[in-house]
Amino acid sequence: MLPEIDWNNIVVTAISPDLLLAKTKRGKTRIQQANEERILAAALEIFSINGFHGATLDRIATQAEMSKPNLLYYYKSKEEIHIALLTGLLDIWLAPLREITGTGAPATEIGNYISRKLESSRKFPRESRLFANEILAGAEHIGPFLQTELKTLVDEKSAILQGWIDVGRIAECNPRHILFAIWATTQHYADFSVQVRHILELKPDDQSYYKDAETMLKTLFLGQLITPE
Amino acid sequence: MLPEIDWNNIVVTAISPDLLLAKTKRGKTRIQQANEERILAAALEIFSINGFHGATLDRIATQAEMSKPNLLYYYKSKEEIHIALLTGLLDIWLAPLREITGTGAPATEIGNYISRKLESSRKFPRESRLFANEILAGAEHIGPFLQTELKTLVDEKSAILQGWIDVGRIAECNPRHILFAIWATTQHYADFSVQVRHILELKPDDQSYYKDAETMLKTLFLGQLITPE
DNA sequence: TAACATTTTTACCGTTTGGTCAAATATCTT
DNA sequence: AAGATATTTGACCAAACGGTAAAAATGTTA
Repeated sequence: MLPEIDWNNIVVTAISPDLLLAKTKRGKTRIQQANEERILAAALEIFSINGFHGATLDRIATQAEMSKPNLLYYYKSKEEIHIALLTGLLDIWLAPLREITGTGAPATEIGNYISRKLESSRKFPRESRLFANEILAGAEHIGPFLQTELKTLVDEKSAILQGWIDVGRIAECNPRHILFAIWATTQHYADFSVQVRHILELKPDDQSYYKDAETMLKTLFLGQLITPE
Repeated sequence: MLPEIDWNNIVVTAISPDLLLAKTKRGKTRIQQANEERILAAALEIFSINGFHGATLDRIATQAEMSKPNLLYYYKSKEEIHIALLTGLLDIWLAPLREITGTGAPATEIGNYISRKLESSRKFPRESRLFANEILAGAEHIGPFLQTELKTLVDEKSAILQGWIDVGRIAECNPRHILFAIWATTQHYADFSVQVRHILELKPDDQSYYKDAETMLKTLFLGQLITPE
């Protein structure tokens, strides 16, 4: 998500001739960089719809407007493309969670987290579906990430929620389940968009329902959905 | 879910000889009935983990302890098995929703619906994952169902919720999104169980988290999660 | 432009996959 | 037991699949 430096446009005059080659610092040529991006974009499209097994190298190659052997020149195997995609995805997944600081009021912090997650679903539905597919399939590739990076971050943010529970600002419950509920409701709009659209009678590219979704979810999580008797 | 009558054990003496054959009313022999069940059970196991494309007839056949040609004797194609599974699944999916009547208080009706959906996730996680896989993949096979049967039922139940909104017992919002939120949160525990287990540090067969989930979800939907300032 | 490195393509390979077929076997009815 | 029907199996097939090898084409550097 960070703006990448285009190393090719940087003029270097007084250092090792290696850097004068059409290569980036990591040793990637312009063509390499461009083609890898095209491949990942194409693979995301195909993988997110059909899942790992449903995607074929031929279809990814076609989508990337590239021959299959050429595609395999950049990524040695289908699995390598998949892993590259998933790895690049994790930051998108974690970013909204990282922003929870605990400095604001519970309602504000949680409300904003919902907004960020919902925005993420709206902007990156294919990434969300790819992630969902991977978890559904048993998380073979990102299992280690779940156990380490994600778990650590969840533990950290759960502690913040627990602090609020301890002082009575949030009801007694396992704070991790609050996070589950936020993930579930927000990701639902990306992962189950087909179902959502069918029920709301919307066209494939209509994203208008995200406004209603945000209204409802904030009302729900801020405790104002059902009026007490 | 209803206990089925074993037509083979019913002695019929004075009617058409056809019924004396080892066939059920629908023209199925005992072996047919038993094998079709074995195939569907095996296919559910394989499909729900690997998705439609990830599953192979060989693996399903092995799981069903049956040769592949024998399997294809009962179902003409892989797709036919898949459709048979999905069709059988829809009742499980719809049953909890059908029970919403609107006679009780909003909090009671919604609370009970959450309980039923959560119980369904706990009892039928593979069915839930199969459904999720199908939606993620674009709902090619159950698209018609979403547009007709499900949509009709959702419209019906949304009207009940809208009635409560109209009299101020539920906050102003699109009632369909309330249903989405309930589906998302409850199904999450089946579909994303791998992630849930990793974060809660539970073993593959530990279902203890369902109690915490129910507590949290009911608190959430009954508006008592976050204490107002 | 010559030499070198990178990129792309053509042709191909072994394996896996969904599915067929005819023959063999088991089961049921009379 | 005989005949009919239902079930099971082994051998097989064409297509699709992931992936390879080597040459051809293109780009880059000196």
